Amino acid sequence: MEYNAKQLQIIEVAERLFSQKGFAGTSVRDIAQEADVNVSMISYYFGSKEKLIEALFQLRMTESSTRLETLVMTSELSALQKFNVFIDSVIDRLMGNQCFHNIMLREQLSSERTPIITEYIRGLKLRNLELIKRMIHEGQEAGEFRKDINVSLMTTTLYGTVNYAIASKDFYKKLNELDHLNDEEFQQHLRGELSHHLKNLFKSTITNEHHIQN
Amino acid sequence: MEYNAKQLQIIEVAERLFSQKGFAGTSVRDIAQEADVNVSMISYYFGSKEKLIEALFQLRMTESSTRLETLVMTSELSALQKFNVFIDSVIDRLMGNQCFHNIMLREQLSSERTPIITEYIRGLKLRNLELIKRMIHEGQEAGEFRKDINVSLMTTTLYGTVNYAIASKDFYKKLNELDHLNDEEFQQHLRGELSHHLKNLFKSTITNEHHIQN
DNA sequence: TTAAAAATCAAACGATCGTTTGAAATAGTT
DNA sequence: AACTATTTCAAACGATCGTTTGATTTTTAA
Repeated sequence: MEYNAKQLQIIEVAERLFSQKGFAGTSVRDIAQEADVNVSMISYYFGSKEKLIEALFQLRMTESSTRLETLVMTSELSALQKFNVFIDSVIDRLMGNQCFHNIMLREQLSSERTPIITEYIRGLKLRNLELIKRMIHEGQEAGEFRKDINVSLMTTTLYGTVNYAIASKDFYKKLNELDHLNDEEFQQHLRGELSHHLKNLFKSTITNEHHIQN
Repeated sequence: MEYNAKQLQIIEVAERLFSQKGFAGTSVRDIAQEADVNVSMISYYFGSKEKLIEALFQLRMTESSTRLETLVMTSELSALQKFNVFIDSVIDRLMGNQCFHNIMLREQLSSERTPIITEYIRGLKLRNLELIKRMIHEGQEAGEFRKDINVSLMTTTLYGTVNYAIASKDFYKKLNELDHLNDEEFQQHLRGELSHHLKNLFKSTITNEHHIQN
């Protein structure tokens, strides 16, 4: 399925508003007004408000990252280096698509999701988990990683930390007195902090390396 | 402010429905029907739907845990032991009040919150962060903890992991083939796994201990 | 027992919801 | 140019939203 400019405009406005106000909290008239189209165009193009959010998911989900998969699976990096690349890619993906990932997180909290969206999310999570499992296994085979790693919970920590950091970013910004930074600068700052924090956190836990007391 | 039985009934039903379907996705008629009261009782008792969710926040927020604070600050436990107690208390608090914490997480994702709710959340986060900071500082003074700990992000990882684990628990349950467990058993299982996972994760990162290769 | 206060209810209020309609405007094709 | 197909629009549809009303019942207090 491919969309024309007007359809994409509607989808992008809907993405932002769903993220800010939730699906139920956003009216089709809100979307139509901000997208500068007539209200009836939403039903005309997508069938319904429900189908609109499904179209959004279908669009964002199929923006696949095979690039990352092949990099992670075929390159000459060490297992830990690959894992660190993956951490950065998760940070970039979530922070670069905050609106969509806000919506996705909200949908996970809800018990009222469409089967279609549930399946989209489930498929994405399965693919991510499989990729991580292969990375961990590779590191274990090479003797780099410990044998007793709970991959499920490690993944939960990775996505949970980034998601919660984004959800709490305003709090974090005021707390650390970063008001002097503009949005772009602050986002970059947060990415760097998260990257450093998560790499440190996991390195201590998954590798067999000795700690050197500092 | 104290509430009679009927008011508490309304608040509790509202808490469950807001958690399942979101604030905007829940109608006052939904709440009235499930709480077995007339629709007008909600306005009659609380003034409005908006005031109802504020009453919910006020009620849940004032269920304070000074018990934990005094335990953590005055007991004879080591810094790491205190921190582990705190980890368990976070897991218990979030898993024992999943409905309310779902609502709170959703409110954090939203850009449409009431100033009152925003302030409730901000105050809670500040108090939690201060408690953690004191614990970490105590451990650093005693030489138990490293000096270069990012308390903000550590807290983000703690709450982010537990929140995301709860949001993903259905996925986690199917993935690990735990369908044979009933709800109560599964919750206990998840608590234990989270506890072990988080304690391990942080111990490696915050303490000065040497790792022994296993 | 009686009067005041509180609680409950069905019904209705105006507003807004998602969606449809049918005509008008525009674009595309021959 | 003429015809078809697509897009756009104001208006209206019935449904549901949060809230209010005003009468009625129940509880409380004197």
